[in-house]
Amino acid sequence: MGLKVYNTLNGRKEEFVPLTEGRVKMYVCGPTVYDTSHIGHARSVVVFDVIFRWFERLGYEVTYVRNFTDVDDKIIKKSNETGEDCAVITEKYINEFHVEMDALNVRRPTIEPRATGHITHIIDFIRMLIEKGKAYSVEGGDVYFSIDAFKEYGRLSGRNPEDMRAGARIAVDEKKRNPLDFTLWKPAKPGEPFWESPWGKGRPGWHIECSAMSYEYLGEGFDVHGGGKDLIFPHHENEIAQSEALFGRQFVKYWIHNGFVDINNEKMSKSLGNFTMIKEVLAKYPAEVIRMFLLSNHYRSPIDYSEDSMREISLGLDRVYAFLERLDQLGLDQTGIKTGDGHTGSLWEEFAGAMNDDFNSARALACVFDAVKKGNRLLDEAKGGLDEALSKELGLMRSDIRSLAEILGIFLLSPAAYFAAKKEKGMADLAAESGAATPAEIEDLIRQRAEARKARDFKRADEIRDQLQSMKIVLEDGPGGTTWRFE
RNA sequence: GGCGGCUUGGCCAAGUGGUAAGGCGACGGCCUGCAAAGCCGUUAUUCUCCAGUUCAAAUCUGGAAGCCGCCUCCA
Repeated sequence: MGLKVYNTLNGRKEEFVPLTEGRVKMYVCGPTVYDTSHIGHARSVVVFDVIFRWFERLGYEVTYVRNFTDVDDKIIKKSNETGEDCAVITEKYINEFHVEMDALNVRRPTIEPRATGHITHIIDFIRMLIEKGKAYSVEGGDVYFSIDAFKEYGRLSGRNPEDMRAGARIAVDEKKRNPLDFTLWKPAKPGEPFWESPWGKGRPGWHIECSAMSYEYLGEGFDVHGGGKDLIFPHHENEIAQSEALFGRQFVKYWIHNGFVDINNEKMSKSLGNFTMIKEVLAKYPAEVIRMFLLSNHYRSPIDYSEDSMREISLGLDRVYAFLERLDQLGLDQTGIKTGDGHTGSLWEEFAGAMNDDFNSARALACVFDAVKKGNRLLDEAKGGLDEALSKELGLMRSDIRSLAEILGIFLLSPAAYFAAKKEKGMADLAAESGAATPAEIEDLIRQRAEARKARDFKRADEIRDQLQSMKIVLEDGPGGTTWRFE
């Protein structure tokens, strides 16, 4: 069963066949580094991180390029506001981006080029476009791409240039031959960063960097190009125009676009004041919960961020780790079945089926929950007496979860470490409140309760349990004694 | 105005023309001193509505309603 990918270009799922057998070249639009990244950036990055991992898992040699836009009007504006040099600003936000994406367990792409590192490539690209009659420079130092020189313009976004011209929401610029023509190079105003070019001191327009850098690292045409849905028009439409006009061949075979993150069912926007930054979310929830949340819906659908949805995800994650802990306690780690030794079970088959169906991580997670339920049932029925067949089945399940954890980038901790971290977080929260209790005090209360239970003083035992409950501590009495955790 | 998308149980949500995954919640049961956790069972005769194609439709076609996104910086 092969991989199927939804291609924005044709509006349907297509069998994935790379241009060169065994190789995948992908380019994803990264952030413009002028501000802190929000949860929407995180979604795009995490989604393409999983896509990247899945391509590799399928055996492809993947070259993954994700750029930083580090020259842009918004950066200049920020610089004017803060008095900081543009380079200082971009460096700051690139570092921040890396720190946050590392926290979300995102693998670094093969190459992370910056626009400012490729100005000569960009200038060369523009010059070639002019030579081919696809672009023109005007007095004052602007260079525009000529829409009329590219008859396929509008294919990706399903737009018709005639209609758009009639739409008249584009400010008319007298210097443009066609109002839809877009900027390739713009002259620098005094005080703005600039580079020398055949058209005078200036800087590149937004769209050209992706065409120039993808050409530099991936060639004239490549397999996959991704980004948020909002980039379809005009950004990706313009990239196609630039690259295909110059090289006369298909730029990208598969276009992949992720949906938005809404906040409490509203679009994130500056006017609503609901821009939710990654660092805020990281302060509230474990990174693993955030990553699982971002993968809990299909990547093309919108996903709604709210307290409720995060709580649900968190409960689900607990459930998976609780199952893994049960397996650990039975010593199933030592069954001899190791991740990646070629043995896979039915869970892996189902998981792979979901991932091959347009990277359906939502369905993939459902497969995991199915397996957890099935595994728990087997463990209950066995009541500790595992025969060989059963331990093999559970061991296979465990190794399948390990394997898929490498793709999703979640379920990677040891259950003990996961619950320990959760306890630590709970203790920290508790300490922040007035009625703080230390672990020793908690253990002491549990011991007192055990004694009360032994003496069949259940009233006293329940009082202690209620007291702990008020601190969000839940007790679990098992055959091996009482354990506790935070809600 | 142009283009695109969405509408599936109380909530979230996956759905490949073959008879509705999964999660959260709720209720009943097993277990427990009682709980918790875990397990079992119940919770959509039906997928916004109307028509059509088909042996068969949540899935395909046409129409209606509602919601949303893009067209301006945007992941």
